[in-house]
Amino acid sequence: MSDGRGPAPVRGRPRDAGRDIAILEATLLVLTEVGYDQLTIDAVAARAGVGKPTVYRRHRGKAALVAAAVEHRAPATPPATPPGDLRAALLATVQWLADQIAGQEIGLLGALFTGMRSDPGLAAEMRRILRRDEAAMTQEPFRSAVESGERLVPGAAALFAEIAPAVIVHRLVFAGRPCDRPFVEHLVDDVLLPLLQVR
Amino acid sequence: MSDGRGPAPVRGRPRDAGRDIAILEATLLVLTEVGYDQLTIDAVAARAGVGKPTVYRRHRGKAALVAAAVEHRAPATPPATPPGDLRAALLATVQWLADQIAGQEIGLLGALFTGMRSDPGLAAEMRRILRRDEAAMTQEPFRSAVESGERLVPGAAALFAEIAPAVIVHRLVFAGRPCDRPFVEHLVDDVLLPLLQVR
DNA sequence: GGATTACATTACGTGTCAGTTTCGTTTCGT
DNA sequence: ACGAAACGAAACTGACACGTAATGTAATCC
Repeated sequence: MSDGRGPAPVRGRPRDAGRDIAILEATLLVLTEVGYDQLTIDAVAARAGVGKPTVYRRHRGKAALVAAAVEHRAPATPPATPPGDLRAALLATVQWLADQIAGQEIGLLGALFTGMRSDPGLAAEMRRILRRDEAAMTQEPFRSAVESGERLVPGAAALFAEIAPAVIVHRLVFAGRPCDRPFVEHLVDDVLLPLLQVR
Repeated sequence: MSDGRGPAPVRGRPRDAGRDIAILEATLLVLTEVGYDQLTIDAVAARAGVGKPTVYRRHRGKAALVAAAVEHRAPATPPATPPGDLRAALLATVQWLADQIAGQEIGLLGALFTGMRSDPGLAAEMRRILRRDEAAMTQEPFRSAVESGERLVPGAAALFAEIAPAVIVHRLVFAGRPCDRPFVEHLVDDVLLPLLQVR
């Protein structure tokens, strides 16, 4: 029951797959809005337009529900970058990444922070998902860059994935300041380009 | 009452200053152990060896208590670094910084993540304290480095303070992996030194 | 000594939320 | 048509923690 389907019930009214999705998406919404601890099953059910037993029929509890919702989350795909201009590609990717993190990932990070203490399994699951998403988000501009003959240090994609999200999250949470245009340019020009380009 | 003393009561039994401190330190302990939401006044009182009313006599509630505790926290001082060897100084400072963050600051960051939603004032307060502490933690090795004629880019200290804690936190929370020796060397050799040294 | 306040202990009222159950209704397979 | 299961609404139980109050004792000033 931890992810949905129980043993196939052949008789009786079948489950509504639409409600499956509505529950998971409502969970993601509430999770990013109020965080893991403040998330209540009632709020999720209300947001999904669904009764509370309908939620419990599909998920064992809060931790399993959140894990399923995060699992269900499709990573957004970064914008295509014009080949041949590494700086422009980095600027676009970093700005988009910052918007994604500010809009969604911060809430998931908060859930990771707090949920991990009470449920190590949930923490491991969320780390897996977040790594998957961040990998998808960060390895895009380098495929085209390498193809167009850009001279990059070995492991440039890994270095980018290690630094860019870290500095973005740090600025958002720590300083509480937005990742506006000047910050993005600073990050690209003063940190990323000097590190990634072969000199 | 939000930070302790009420209007000076001249008559009657005076408050025990030792209990003031015990409460604040117990709050920090519990906070870093279980996070903001899981922190209960009962747990703090028990840990401080104090009755619950004694806590409420000094602090209006959970948010004020946590704010006072974080305010009370003294930033640890980084180890003195031998002059003349920038790499050794960075290695020592980064390792120490990572230990500090893993041991204490992670818990405060979690509190910041979750408490910020319910109490923006608390969030601002904690940002101020954490910035103060990180500044104290990160600007140490550069005083001696500049004195010993090391050639650093302008704003090297600010860049270090922006990147090192960010990458450390990212590794701890995201990857859930420790900041061991190989990681510290990687951070210093592949990121910090190339960025900070004038080439 | 007497008034006054701090203190620990204990108990209490309140509110919230998790998770379950009941009930009447609806939707499917057979 | 009939049985089985999903559904919404609502009520319910049990934890749990916040914040307050009552009681008796200890410390301090006047």
